Amino acid sequence: MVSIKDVARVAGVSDKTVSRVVNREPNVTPDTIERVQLAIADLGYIPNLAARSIRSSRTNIIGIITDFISTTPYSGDIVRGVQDWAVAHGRTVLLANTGGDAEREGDVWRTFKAHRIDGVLYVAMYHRVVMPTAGEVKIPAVLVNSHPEDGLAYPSIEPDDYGGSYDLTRHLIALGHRRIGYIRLNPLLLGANQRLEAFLAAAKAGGLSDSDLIIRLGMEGPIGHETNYVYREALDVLSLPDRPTALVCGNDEMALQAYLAALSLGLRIPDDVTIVGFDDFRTVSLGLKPELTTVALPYYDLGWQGADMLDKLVQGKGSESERRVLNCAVVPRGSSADRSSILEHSNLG
Amino acid sequence: MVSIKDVARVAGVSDKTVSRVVNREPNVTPDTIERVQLAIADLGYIPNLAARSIRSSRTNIIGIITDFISTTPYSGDIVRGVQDWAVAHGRTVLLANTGGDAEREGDVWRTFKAHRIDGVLYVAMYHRVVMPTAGEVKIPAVLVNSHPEDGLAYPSIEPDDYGGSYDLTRHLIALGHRRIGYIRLNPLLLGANQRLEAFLAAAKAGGLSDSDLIIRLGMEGPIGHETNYVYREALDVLSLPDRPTALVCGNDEMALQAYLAALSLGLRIPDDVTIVGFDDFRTVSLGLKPELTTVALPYYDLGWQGADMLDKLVQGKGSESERRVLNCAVVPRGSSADRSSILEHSNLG
DNA sequence: ATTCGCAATGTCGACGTCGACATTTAGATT
DNA sequence: AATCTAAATGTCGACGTCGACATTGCGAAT
Repeated sequence: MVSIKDVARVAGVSDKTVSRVVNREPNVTPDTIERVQLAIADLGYIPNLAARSIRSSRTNIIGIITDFISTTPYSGDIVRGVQDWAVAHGRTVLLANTGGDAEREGDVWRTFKAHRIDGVLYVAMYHRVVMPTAGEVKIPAVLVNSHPEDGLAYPSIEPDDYGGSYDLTRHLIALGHRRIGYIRLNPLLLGANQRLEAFLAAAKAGGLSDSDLIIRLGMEGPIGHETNYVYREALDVLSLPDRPTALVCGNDEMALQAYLAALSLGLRIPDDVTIVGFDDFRTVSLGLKPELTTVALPYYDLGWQGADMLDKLVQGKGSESERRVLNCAVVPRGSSADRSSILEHSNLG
Repeated sequence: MVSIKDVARVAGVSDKTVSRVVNREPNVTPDTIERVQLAIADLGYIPNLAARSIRSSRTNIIGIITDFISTTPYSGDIVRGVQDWAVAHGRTVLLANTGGDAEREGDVWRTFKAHRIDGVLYVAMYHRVVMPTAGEVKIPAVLVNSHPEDGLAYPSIEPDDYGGSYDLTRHLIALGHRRIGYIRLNPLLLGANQRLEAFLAAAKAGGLSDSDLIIRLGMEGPIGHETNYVYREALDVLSLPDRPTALVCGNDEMALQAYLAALSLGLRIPDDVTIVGFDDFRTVSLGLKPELTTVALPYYDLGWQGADMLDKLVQGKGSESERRVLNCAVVPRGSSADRSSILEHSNLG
């Protein structure tokens, strides 16, 4: 492997001068720069970052620790956000996945420490409360899409499920809906309660009473092994004599089931019933016809801004207690079109 | 940062002896081992891998280069397969994403080289022909879920789209279907042609003639910006006077649209029409009711075995021209239940 | 008791880079 | 011409680890 000394020999200068050129330090003759760069190109020299990091004790590597990579597909956007930030700031990303196993997580922290990475983004694939098990290992870390368990001093960045759900409910009320069904997420998910509470609050603020709301549990049981009642509950709610004109689903996958239930009952969306979701999981939200009104989770920005927070922390400019919350925007689509535009959609099916 | 010398001082031995204990070299007294390990635990010493790699010129890091992380969500399983392999073999994973940009890809290769990683897994998120733009940089690499452009000497591992599609078609024929619709993937995808050709071959082998097959184009245009005809085509095919009893979709997302179309027409699945997909994209395949018969892509194994191929290559035991192809298994579910079990499903909706 | 053999442990230097400091060079100033 | 100044370049060593080699110690064999 060609080193700085090989370049120095070819260019006829000292290794230090090559180092100066590589690091763009001042006080090098243009002529020398040229000669060195020629030698670099000739030999295909690429600096050894490991050697550099030994001296500088900074690696410019940040690590991502995820729990379950593939359960909620679009949360991969968090990783993409981190990567784009890293590229923009000259960092590299180490990736590790715990599969939810605490022992393996301990190993991951230790491995990351062994690589002397600058910091860790601890990324939860669904919004929840977490307790990193870093053991004795101390690395600056930011929790992404999650919230530290009480007493843990980690900065965090998470989506505003409450706000998104509140706005979504207001959207429905503004469209004139006065009787609304709600199918709840697994209560174990942090978002579940926030979304439900915001729904109730917005309904109340909009003048609806409890008897106007039909609330069902769509899923329960341990994450990854839950029992799914969504299809059955959707069928049931939509078969009520005074069925709601709108059905809010805990997430987009539930909305998919609600669509299937509605269609099997011969109901048309949005003519007979409006259905909305949460997450903007695009395979579903754009795959459904009409397309699904939902709330977009800012996954990409969680990643990007999380990386930014981490960077500040590494440089000592951050705070251990910063809690950043990102807005979740309602994305209105065909499934909640109001009466004036219903005609366009009703001839689709 | 605590180094091997600190440990040596505390344990009252030389740094080399500590090194021996850390690396489990023979010829150290149990007593000494104990003392050293105590000191290690006391100080929280963790070896510096960068320093180690400077001496050994092996980093035990492998890099993953992906194109589009989030377009096809479950392909994240490839990454998971690689990670699990890495954990099992004491390697760490560097991750980079090109977004399909050749210039950025060049940077990625250079950065990886700067980290002196042992090898690269070049992962395509949808099965296709690729041409890595590594420039001058030489790192052992394996192409995953993709195929090298003519003349490029990279080993590769990819799914057997042809075989999967062939088996799927035979499955339908075995169930008695004699008139079958087919909605094609975007022809730009490598899998598109393989799947269609296998479908045609299996149909022919099963005694069906061209007039028994109704083939439509579901999507076209540049990847990521395609025009989608699936819903319209599905409606059309299912409205034909002699409509097919089975509809094969290029992938599961298309099958979703076909479901919606069938249901809007008042058709029942699988009673009136059988629908099948491809990919086993579980959010869709398990989210649909009845669940979708489809073909599972071996994403996880592509990752794991790809990493294994790379490892052999790094150790000089691999071949530049190895082409591994992994089986794609049919996953029979409710959407293609045969007549004897139709009753169970027909009372679902 | 002396020698031998091997286990146990230590010393030293190199890996590639760059900071601290030293030296050389060329032009400016007197 | 002698001196000064600052730019340009070089020397050296340290970062943390481990391979090559050297040394020490101790029981076995003679």
